[in-house]
Amino acid sequence: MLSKKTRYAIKALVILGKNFGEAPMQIQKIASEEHIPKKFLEQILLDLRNAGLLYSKKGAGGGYGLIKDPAEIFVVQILRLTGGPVALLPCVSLNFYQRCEECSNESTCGVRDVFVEVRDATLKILSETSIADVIVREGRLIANFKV
Amino acid sequence: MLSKKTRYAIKALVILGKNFGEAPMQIQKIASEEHIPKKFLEQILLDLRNAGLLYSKKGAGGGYGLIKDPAEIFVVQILRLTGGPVALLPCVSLNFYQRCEECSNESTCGVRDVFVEVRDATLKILSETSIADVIVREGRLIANFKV
DNA sequence: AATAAAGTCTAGTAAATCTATATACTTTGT
DNA sequence: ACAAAGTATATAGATTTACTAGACTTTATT
Repeated sequence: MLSKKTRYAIKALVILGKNFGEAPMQIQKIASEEHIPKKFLEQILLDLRNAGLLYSKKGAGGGYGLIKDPAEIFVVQILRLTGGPVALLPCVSLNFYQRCEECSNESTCGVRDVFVEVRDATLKILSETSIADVIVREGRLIANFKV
Repeated sequence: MLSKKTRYAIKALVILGKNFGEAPMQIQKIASEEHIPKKFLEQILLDLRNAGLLYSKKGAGGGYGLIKDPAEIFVVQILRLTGGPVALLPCVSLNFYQRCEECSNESTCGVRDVFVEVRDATLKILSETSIADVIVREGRLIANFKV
């Protein structure tokens, strides 16, 4: 499961993606629109800013905005930034690799082999899906929902 | 990430799969072969037994064995039995569904839509891969490793 | 210059979950 | 009778998660 941190980060970026090109958006506004605890969101947005995804502006009329085009921010990046694991086993993770202590020979482990396959399938989707794509999907869903 | 419980359960079933048809195998032996804490493994095997995957035999010469053929036990079952989530979001889980509290309209959520796709890709692999397949994979890896 | 509206930064904490261990009990084979 | 094995329940310790608090800094407006 993704952590709430990761979930909130994705949702915040989607909101900011919709706002791309406009004036910066306040934490408070994002928090109340997406029902995210404000103080928690502050930390998350700060992380995303420090990672170079967002700019921020202090003072009255300030807020956050995307630096990059929403079409160039991929969901997998957000998982990684917020510590969310893509792989289901530590020994299979590309960015957060750790040995499975109990495993005697990683290179011949059949279990590992299965989860490499799972990781690749997941990775394919998450690294091809951008924030812009998420917004497009949402648009389609709303259209279908209304029908 | 899978919990250690799930990891240990899969590994134990693989060992028992290799032993299928033979005399039951003792917890102690599985624990030491796979480097799993014995007491922890006891609980796990008990769960798997209560779920109908294993039989057990008490007393001297006792131990655990598979009830079903290893070709009929699928990895996805083990995840579910041991509480391991397949889905990355609670709102997307087939067996452990929960609303995302912050979400105002699940049916038009673009994020959810992406993770439905991820879930299906993962599920496809894990529900097509049996314990027997894991053993076959291991055999192949060992063969390649030796070359 | 004063004030208020924003973001920044560090620390702390309550609750949950995970991992493991302890202990006492039951069954079975020799 | 005794030892080998599983059964069952409880609980402890560690870690992580999800927040919360509070003091600080920057900027726009008046």
